[in-house]
Amino acid sequence: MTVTIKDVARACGVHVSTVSRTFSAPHLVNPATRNRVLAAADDLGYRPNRAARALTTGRTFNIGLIVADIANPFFPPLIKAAQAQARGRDYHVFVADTDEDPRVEEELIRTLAKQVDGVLLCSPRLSNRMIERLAEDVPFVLVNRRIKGMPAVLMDVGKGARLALEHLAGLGHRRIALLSGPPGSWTSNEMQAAAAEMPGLDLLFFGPNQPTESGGLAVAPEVAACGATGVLAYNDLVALGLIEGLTAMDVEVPGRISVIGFDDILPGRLGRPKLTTVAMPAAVAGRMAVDLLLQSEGEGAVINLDTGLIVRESTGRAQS
Amino acid sequence: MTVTIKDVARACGVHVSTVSRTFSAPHLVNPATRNRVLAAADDLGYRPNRAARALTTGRTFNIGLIVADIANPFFPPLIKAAQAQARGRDYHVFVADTDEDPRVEEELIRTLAKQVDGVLLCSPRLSNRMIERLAEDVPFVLVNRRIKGMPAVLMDVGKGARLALEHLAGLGHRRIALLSGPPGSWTSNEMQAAAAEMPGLDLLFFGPNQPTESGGLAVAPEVAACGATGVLAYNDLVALGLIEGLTAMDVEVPGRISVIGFDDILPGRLGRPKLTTVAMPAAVAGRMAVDLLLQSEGEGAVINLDTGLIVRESTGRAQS
DNA sequence: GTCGGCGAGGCAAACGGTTGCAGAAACCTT
DNA sequence: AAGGTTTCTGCAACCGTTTGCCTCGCCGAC
Repeated sequence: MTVTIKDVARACGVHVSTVSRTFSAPHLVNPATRNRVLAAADDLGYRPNRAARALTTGRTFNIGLIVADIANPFFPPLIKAAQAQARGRDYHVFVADTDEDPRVEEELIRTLAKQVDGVLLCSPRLSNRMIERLAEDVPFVLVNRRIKGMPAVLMDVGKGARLALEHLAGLGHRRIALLSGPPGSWTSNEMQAAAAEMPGLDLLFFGPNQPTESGGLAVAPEVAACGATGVLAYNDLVALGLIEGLTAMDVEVPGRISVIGFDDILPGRLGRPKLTTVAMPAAVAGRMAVDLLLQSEGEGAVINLDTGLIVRESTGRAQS
Repeated sequence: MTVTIKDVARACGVHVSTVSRTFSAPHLVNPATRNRVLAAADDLGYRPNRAARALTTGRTFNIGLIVADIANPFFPPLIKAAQAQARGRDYHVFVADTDEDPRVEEELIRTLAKQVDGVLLCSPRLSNRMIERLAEDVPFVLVNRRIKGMPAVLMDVGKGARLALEHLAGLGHRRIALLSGPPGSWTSNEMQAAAAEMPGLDLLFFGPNQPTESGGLAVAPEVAACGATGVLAYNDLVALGLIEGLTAMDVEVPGRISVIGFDDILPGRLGRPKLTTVAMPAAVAGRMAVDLLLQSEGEGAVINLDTGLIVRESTGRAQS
């Protein structure tokens, strides 16, 4: 049914190896022959079978992309960019969603390992030790996670947090709530670490929180009660959920409490109040992570991407 | 390096075919032997090589999932559900984003065809004829597209549109703008067809529009100028963009214009005003589409999913 | 002339499994 | 006890490509 290298070979009276070479090492075959083969192949609608190719070469031309939650608007731009970049290099992408569950994440990596040439691990929830162990099975590139000796694309979360807190401080806020994310999150740790070093602030830590609107909704009462006038949330979803919750309790944002998120996802850019947030270069990260993975040279390269604060409507002066 | 069926065979003194059978046809091998094999396999950390398996069986245990734009919040829940369902059946999912470009879509299908057992085509932009032609290469299940003889999962867009328009009519709106989507969109056609049959309304059609906020933003001036007091938008993104644009022009929503979207995506549920919209069962569709694809019986089955109107804050009484 | 070198293309063995066929052993029947 | 089943396992071909090796013919150099 499907047309193979053999059919092409027969069609133009050469051996299969010649056809094979026409595609995988064109310079080894005489231009005249090559053209005949190409013509025949095109004619028959031949497409190389990647599974067969993978079997001999050991390269699948597939890469895995593992994220905690596709439905979190932070990831789609990253995925999209990674996929586009991969496609340009003739690779396909397996996208897998772990549902924020480290066990699922591990199993996914294990089953994917043999089927891909490498895996992009985005904001993993697995422990460093486990990741190192799995790295023996398949090359990784980490996104937003730092492990010594492993290639990674990082976003400068620490800087983002500092900018955000300085912005709050500049507006006169002193008592500030920090909503952390899920356990195992590198970005969450970075945020906390950066915040802890900021002088002159009265920091209140809440967490771990689910990295979704419901997570934000859930802490809203605590936040309202703790006396903080400024909040830095783990991500925009949490921030939006929080605002939702606060508004429902008639706590005005930014009137009584200023809120800053992280990621600069679409929902934060629409509606009222528009979210003040730290922009994360997700698309760039996706692109670079793919490049890092495919140029296996550069080994333990680590790329650091800049972040910036985007001031919109969810922050304002502290009431005295 | 990697452990194969041979290693396992050697490790427990049986022929490779026995090992193969313990995994692909366990009932054909003696329980005692089977256990020995299983133990050895587990011990060595053996995992069957899917590429090799695909070569002989012709089944890859992969499925393709093609969407117009991953970054449109409508799709991630669908993708997530499809992926989870597939994983439960031991399948992996290739997700591909076409950037709303039919040519990319076609090329993607072509290259994916040999590598997957079937493809979920979500809201395709390709022509019916082209889809039918590509269907010769690989089994499809369509999502939100109806082509005779092809299995599909449909959402009742017509009903959604009717509910939305009735709601507007009930609030006293008579002059209503309909913002259609991209060319080639089935849902857009369904909406228009349903709307055209509604009696007693003064319908204004605008389109095609980009199915994103910028699409909505772009038509805002026209909508504001056309005298309509109610709007039904192609999707929530368009609706949100429109509201954004109208608000910027000091046209109040729902004060002066009521807006209804489609999809019930996350951004519409947050912020102000919360969007009145038609809920689309995306996750269910993803799940069912996978099932439909994998149980190849049921051939040209078509599944129809219900939709419903969710009234929130972006609609209100018409001013007299 | 002979020889070395080179370019082109054929041959066949892999890659890691699956599967139809066949033989052996065990388990009935009568 | 012989014959017929059934159950289990080995054998080997095959899936579609790649690739190391070999051959063949041709060219230029000496």
